[in-house]
Amino acid sequence: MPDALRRFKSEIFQALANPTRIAIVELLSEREISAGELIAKLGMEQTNVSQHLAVLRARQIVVNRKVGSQVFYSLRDPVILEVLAPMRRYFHQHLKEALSILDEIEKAPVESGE
Amino acid sequence: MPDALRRFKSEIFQALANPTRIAIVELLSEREISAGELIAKLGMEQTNVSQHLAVLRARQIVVNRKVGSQVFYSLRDPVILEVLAPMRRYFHQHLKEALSILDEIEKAPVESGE
DNA sequence: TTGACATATGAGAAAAAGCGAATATTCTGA
DNA sequence: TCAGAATATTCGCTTTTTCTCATATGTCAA
Repeated sequence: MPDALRRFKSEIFQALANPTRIAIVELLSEREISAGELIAKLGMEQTNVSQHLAVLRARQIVVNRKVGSQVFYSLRDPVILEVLAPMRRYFHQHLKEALSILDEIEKAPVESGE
Repeated sequence: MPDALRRFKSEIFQALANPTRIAIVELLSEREISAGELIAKLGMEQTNVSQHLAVLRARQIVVNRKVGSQVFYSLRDPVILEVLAPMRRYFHQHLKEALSILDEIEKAPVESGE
């Protein structure tokens, strides 16, 4: 695969490589939401959320629609959700492992030297 | 969804948010490959590839197996490929758009000022 | 037009990622 | 044990990301 394609692909991953932006995409998976409502739901700085939206816009993950002074955001292409779906399965599995490791650590005898 | 889970998820995306690491995962999708062969195929600095492998290891995307002085890498969980698959569909679609825009630019009359 | 609201943009600081050079580690074979 | 091969790690340096503060833009209602 040519390098240009890999760069293109990695840019899309990068758009999702941030907890806030993942939260935004997940919120938008159900329905169109205004910038203001996103800010409220995320409980973050207006300016910061706006910048994350700019990133998602630049990568064309989301599109927007102005209604008066409000701006409504939605996913441009629901196929992006099909990327998130197997990811969910993937991390659930790994999270289970991570948790069970934590479990073992907690159950381990204290005098073992950890 | 709790923030910790989003952070966990975004870390996996971040592991894939780099052209070289995508190349590595794609190479490993077929079979186990040694570090040396990966370096050769990628045509990059040994030290750099090794660092990218460290990132993929830290995120547990890959696992390794030592054989003598060589180290063979493979995907820990093929489910990761199911994340890449819909991504392929997604970016193909968008790439088509991007290319058709390029097409239009090239076909556009020169005297239009571009 | 003015004031208030909703949203976007820009600048600058801090943190993280990426890279190459040098160095360390581990293994093998003589 | 020593030399050399394969791989990993550390260190500076540059670039990118993320955040906050300040400011700009656009819209509505009075």
